[in-house]
Amino acid sequence: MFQIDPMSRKPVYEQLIDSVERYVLAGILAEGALMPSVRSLSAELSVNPNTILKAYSELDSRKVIHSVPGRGYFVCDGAVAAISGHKLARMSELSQLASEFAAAGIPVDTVIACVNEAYGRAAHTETNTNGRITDDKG
Amino acid sequence: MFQIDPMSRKPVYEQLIDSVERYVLAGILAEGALMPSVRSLSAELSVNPNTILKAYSELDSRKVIHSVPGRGYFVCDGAVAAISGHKLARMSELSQLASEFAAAGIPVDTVIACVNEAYGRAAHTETNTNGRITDDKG
Amino acid sequence: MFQIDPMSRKPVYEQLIDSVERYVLAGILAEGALMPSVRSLSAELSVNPNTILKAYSELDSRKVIHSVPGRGYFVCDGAVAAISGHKLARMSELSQLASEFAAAGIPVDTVIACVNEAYGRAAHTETNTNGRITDDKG
Amino acid sequence: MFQIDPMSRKPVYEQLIDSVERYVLAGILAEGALMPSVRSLSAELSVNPNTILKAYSELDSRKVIHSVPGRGYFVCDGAVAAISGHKLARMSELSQLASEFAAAGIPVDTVIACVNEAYGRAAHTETNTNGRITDDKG
DNA sequence: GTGGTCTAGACCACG
DNA sequence: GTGGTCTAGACCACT
Repeated sequence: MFQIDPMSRKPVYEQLIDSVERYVLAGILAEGALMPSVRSLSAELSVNPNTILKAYSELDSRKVIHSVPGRGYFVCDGAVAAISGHKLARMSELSQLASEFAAAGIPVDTVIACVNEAYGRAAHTETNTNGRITDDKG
Repeated sequence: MFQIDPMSRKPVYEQLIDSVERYVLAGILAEGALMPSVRSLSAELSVNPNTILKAYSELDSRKVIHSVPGRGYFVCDGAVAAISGHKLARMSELSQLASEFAAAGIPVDTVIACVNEAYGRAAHTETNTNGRITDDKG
Repeated sequence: MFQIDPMSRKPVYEQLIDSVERYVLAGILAEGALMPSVRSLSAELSVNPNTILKAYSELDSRKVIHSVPGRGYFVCDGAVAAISGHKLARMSELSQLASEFAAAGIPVDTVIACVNEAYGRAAHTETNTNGRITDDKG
Repeated sequence: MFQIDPMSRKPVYEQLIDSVERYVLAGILAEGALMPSVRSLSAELSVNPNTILKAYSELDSRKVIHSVPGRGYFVCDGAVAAISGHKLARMSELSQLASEFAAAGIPVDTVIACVNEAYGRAAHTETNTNGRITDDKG
């Protein structure tokens, strides 16, 4: 669970955040589910526990997961909506990127084809409704 | 010339690189033109000369400008093509962003509208053929 | 590891680049290996950390090593090929040198003998498969 | 006479030195000939007089030309031999380049072919015995 | 601990 | 005046 590439230039904690959000969006981690413990994830991914904690804390502040002292971290109700909202806020990054391509004389069709291709790939990797991870809070 | 925001999270030298490339693409800095000297830009932008030098060096390695020791930096012949090529290589970033939006359930139309809007804005800021900065290399 | 001559006219950072590339080509630094940290090399060679960093950054842009912030620099997969390609691009320097010798009336046999001698010396300093430096990226 | 490329990264004074030596080797500047004055060359090449002077001084120390106060600079007797000797001393540069290519796994044939090609080109640009510039010292 | 950015200033080569 | 190398030290982000 949660693949991390330690050779990537992207910080490990960001990779972990992305990975968790992807799992939640895909329904693999259902709202209300119990997250793996910091220590177990640390061992499984060979990653420093502080790094796991940093990712969890960030996800906590994003209202994607929340900590229950002594019990662990749980996926928030409304986590999917929170993530979608967060992504929408990043639309400006795409806008700026597109502006750069426009200024560089790259045809708009090239960019749109790229977007469509990304959506096409995503359609194949459809949400997996089975294999869901759930966990009653009690 | 070349606005820098020292409070931005983006490194100053990267802001400068982007700014220079934008000016070259817009034709404001013509190929062959003499760049502002490291020291003068340093004074004008209130930025350490080494920071300017770092930006210029990176642009040098990208074949956008080249140094002539004792004379200054000049915009390379083929600078526009070099920049376009460099941008094209970054298309994967846009692809990945789009994939994230797809996974978040953001409709493809929203993304494409965003791209089109960016291209629309760019069309208004057309290349300025007047006010060009040139330098007959002497 | 990595001898530097501070009195040489060749910049320290270039000496370091050459030294690293030589070690990689010789197989002493295997692809994937962890490079000495900037600070430790700085201490060992009595060279300012920024100078080490400059060399490492240049090697990074040449795809010979790559940085993983917080972890260190690693030798790239394909580093040997990258170095060879880079050297091949410098063949023009040899060509120009040979032209000068030709113009100076130095017989071609003298030059070719010199080349052969260089290759003969290299053959003796064969790749050392033992004593290799590796690092399992963990 | 004496082409200079102000956009080259090679210092102008070195370009001038090379150019003069090439002319002497080609017999276009005969031993004993009067060199162009510093001021006239400066004007003709659009180069700072100090730069011309620096080149002439270096050529003086190499025994290629010598100054006669109040008269100008003259090509030394034995200038051709001096230049050839100087080039021969630079054979080590070629040797080191060849060593690098050897270490990079570039086949020796590639290097030798490059040398032969350079000599072939030089053979076509044979010494021009006509059009010689001479000047009796008195 | 790791790398990365930025500042400040000295010194050199080139023009 | 120009760029280029090197040193020194502060401060930040990531692990």
